[in-house]
Amino acid sequence: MAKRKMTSTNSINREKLNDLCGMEYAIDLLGGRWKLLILYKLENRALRFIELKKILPGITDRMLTLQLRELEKDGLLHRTVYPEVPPRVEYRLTDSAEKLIPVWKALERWGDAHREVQLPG
Amino acid sequence: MAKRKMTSTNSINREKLNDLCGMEYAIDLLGGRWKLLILYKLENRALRFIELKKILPGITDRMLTLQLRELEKDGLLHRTVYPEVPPRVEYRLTDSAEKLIPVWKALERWGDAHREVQLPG
DNA sequence: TACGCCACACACAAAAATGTAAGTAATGGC
DNA sequence: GCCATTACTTACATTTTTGTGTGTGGCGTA
Repeated sequence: MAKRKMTSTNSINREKLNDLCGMEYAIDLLGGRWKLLILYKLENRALRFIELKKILPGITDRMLTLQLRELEKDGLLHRTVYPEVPPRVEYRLTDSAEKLIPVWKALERWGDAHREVQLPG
Repeated sequence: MAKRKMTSTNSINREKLNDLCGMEYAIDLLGGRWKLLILYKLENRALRFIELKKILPGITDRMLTLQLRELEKDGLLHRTVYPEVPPRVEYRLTDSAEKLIPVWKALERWGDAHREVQLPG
């Protein structure tokens, strides 16, 4: 997710779609295994690295770091470092990320409902 | 996206998150380069394979086939085959997929707004 | 007979996402 | 001095996603 070969068709297609519509741009920022879940966990309060790690089942240090970095870069998280030892770093949603709350709630409701419908298959 | 090694940590994490919440389940069904865009194009009318291909910039036969197959399997698309030559196959949204329309519209609005905010960075 | 049409299928290759294992710095407590 | 704590980093390996190129069937048209 970090380093991309900007000349690949894959990359070019991604960019084309990003330019094309805000939906694909959003998917690009929010896609992947952990990102929406991280935002979701931060919905009510700021959390520090280790707290996120505890409540995200199975995530590794490396993946958590990567995802937090990208979310920060993309303007979805604020990162606050407290100069203590051992270190304390807190993450919280940006205003823009908070505007997404109703969207992921709707997605969650749809997912739950759709799963019911799909159970036979 | 089709064949997965069900014993990998990757796969296991995916399943864990799917069980955990409808949001991750939804992301799993809708994620990837093309799926939401395909649904989006089908919002107003059914389209056949070749029509989709024309309006999805850069997609290949193979990717379109794969994505359509999965969307069908996951209950988001109906596939109708007309026994003609050359073949005609039409795709349209299921009821469940139509319930997603407001969600992707909201996502699109958010994406457009967020992109404005992010322009400097 | 040759060709184009359409909706694919197949074998293969490249790129991207995710995971594994180990190590780091600074400090406080024992 | 030794260990625990926290938020990382780095090199590497695996898995998953995406793309490339070619082929197929059956019918209509040239």
